[in-house]
Amino acid sequence: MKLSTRGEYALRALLVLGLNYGPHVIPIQRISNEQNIPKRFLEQILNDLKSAGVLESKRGINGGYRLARPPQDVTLAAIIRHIEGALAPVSCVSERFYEKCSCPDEARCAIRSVMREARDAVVKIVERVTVAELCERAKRLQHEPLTALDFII
Amino acid sequence: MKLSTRGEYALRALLVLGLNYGPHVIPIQRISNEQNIPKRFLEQILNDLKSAGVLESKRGINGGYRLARPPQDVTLAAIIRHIEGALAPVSCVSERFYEKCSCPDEARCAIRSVMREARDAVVKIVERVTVAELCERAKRLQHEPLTALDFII
DNA sequence: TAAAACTCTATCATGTCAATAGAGTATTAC
DNA sequence: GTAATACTCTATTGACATGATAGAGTTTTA
Repeated sequence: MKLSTRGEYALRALLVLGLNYGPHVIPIQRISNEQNIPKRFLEQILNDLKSAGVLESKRGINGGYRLARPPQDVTLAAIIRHIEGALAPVSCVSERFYEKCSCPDEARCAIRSVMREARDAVVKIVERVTVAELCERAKRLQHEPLTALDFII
Repeated sequence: MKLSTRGEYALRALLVLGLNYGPHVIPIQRISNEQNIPKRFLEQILNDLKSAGVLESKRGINGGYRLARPPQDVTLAAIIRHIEGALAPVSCVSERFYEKCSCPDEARCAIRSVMREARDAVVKIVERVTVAELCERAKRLQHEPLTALDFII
């Protein structure tokens, strides 16, 4: 799995919408400001997520976007698969985006067996983490002191 | 981590060179035939791996390539990092290809914490698997009957 | 000495990516 | 009512990566 800027922006927008989840709607401008994302580009992304049924929108003044479902029902896996496609490192081990590769014997391919392990490891993580979980982490990180690790970089 | 065709070809070539590891040298043509890889393209890739110190070559008739070091000393992680760059899904959690991202507070970013987990999971696998391990898997798969899973696809 | 194999650089077509742009439509505060 | 705000939709741009092909070598040895 490799996240493009587009995918990263999508997750960051979902985090904002998750943290402000409720009956009301959040304007694009605010998400753009809070997350430092080009507004016009964000428009495209949110629109895309709306077509996918992830978001709902309200037009006009005081319009904006909100999650179509509760944050705990939206997994990162679903979002990333929609924006980026396969989670697997090579498409011959992808469950939903499978494509035959050019190797001589796919069923007995050693590389494939390693890639399948990598795929499973990643899927296990992003399938378990929901937008709700993301929000909890965000809140936790907000209140906790920074760990030593964060200063290394 | 996402493998390009180039990276996949590299691994498949290394598998052939690992299985035939010894003092002698394997001609490009043979690797190209066995693995169904365009010869001229493979040339570029092997040349690149030679510059990186992974392979050695011998020119002229009966020339070809061989591993510069024993198969157990070459990890998939090293190869993939050289061909593809970062193993991490986003470069802000990459150890060797770190780049600052545009999010408001990197140290307290919830998305980043998830991505770090994904990175660690993948790195753990490809850092442990060497070309030697790849060869063992290949031999094992050769002699074992196919599992039920292989027929699903 | 000719054939096989590596070497190096250049080029190509195609596609993707991130971003920008323009011309709308809907809604509502006033 | 109407202007301002915000979403909607399509198109386009420039930059870059990718996968592959091409040409003109050089080296080695059977």
